[in-house]
Amino acid sequence: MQAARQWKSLKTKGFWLPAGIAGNRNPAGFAALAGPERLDCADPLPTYKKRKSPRAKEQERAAQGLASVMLNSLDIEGRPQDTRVVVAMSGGVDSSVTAALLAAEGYDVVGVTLQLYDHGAATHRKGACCAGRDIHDARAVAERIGIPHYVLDYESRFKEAVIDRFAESYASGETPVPCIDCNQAIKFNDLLKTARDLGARIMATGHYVASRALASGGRALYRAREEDRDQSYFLFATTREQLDVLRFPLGDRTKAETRELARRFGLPVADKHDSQDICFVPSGRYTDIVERLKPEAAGEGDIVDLSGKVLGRHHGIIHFTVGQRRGLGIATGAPLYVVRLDAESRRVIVGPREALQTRRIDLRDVNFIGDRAMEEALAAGERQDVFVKVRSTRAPQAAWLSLGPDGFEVELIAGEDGVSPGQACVFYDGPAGQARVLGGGIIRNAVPMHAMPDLRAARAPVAAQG
RNA sequence: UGGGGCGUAGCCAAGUGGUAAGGCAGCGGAUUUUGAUUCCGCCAUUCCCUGGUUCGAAUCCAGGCGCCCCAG
Repeated sequence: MQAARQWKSLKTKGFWLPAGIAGNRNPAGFAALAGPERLDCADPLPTYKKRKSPRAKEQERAAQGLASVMLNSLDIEGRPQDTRVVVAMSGGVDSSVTAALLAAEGYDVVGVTLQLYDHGAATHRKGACCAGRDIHDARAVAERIGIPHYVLDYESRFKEAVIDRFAESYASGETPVPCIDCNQAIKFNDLLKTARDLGARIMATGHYVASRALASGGRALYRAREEDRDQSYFLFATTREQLDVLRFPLGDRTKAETRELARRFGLPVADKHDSQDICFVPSGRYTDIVERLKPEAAGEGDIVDLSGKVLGRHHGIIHFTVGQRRGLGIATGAPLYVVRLDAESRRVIVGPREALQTRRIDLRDVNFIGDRAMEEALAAGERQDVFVKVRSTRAPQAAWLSLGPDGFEVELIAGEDGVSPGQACVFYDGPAGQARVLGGGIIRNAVPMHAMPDLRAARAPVAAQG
């Protein structure tokens, strides 16, 4: 009842069309698949019944008695064809291959694509041609691999949970990571509920991150096999409950392998370029959106040095982030970097590179997905050895994690330059390889290094684990 | 209007007769599923103006113009 109402509250923008039209042929690897099924989109949930082709029934019989209690490749009891999996399909290569892989294994795959924003509307009468490009691609892939596909309108939800928060964060002098909000609030919350409503036991995405079952029960998250592709930074807020039903089939594959698979599956997105930048910023200038949503935050202000001396003016703190060098327009002998943003006074505080060194970080919104023992130790006041990433593109580095009077604190042994409030600090159990993700938090405050003692001697570099 | 100093790209600045270093800023690109950082490339046919000396002048000479300092 509840589920049905939720379903109906979602505007369904479109649905899958039977594969085979337009001359599509099943690619290699799909021979064993049941024929395409059609979903009636007008009322998909209550009436959804997978009609089996004669061939599928035959396979079912052949598999009878086999592995009825064995776990399948998704660590779920039951045969793949009895396991419904919703795949979040963005229209890119990664999620497309994820769907194709699971479909090829015989899973009952349902593709779902979220319409999160409308580029045509965002750019005002300009980009009409590109508005639904990714959605179109996702649908074409679903058609190609013969799975049902839904497009769901999440625009208002996305605006409130991701875009508005993004603008507010900048207005308050922080630098947000919208991808983290999107994963947590939209994909792993709203979409996950929808997946359950669709009868799925599992939801899969194309993230490069590995998830494995623990002997003790539950699941653990690990960095991707290809370290350069690892997306765990954007997924630290995933809860244990979410991990139980999420799967990331690409975590142990390289991007090159993914592309090769896309070609082998004959996916129309095989050569599509990787997405980058913020998905909802079509112009490439995030400040356009912030200024539109928070015009009052776009006010001018002073650029001052560490001693408070005014060096110049700026057109709004939303144009800057800690560690930023370009865009200040101030020519001194040496380069200047943004050291801090003060939203109250609208001041941008700048200084030399050395002033960016950060030693201590205060966190909020902390999530733990490691062993419970660590949380207990922290609660008991014990300091924990961890490795942390303060930005997605750098290797985890040695740090101490502890619970202070105002929340969790991280001390970076070697320090790091340009740590900005609003960014994430993600915990790992090792500095390299497929380290386990222990959790993480949002950076509330970053304390400059020169205000603190040297810690390096206190903890020698630790040899790489696993 | 006595003395001294200085005028080289948006800013700072090297270069004192041989055909315009460098830094900062800016612009462009690479990298990057956040913002940054980083890296690479571009950026003065011309040295305040005018004339002169010289094979050759940003560099020497003369005269202007402008700015700064000291003295009045």
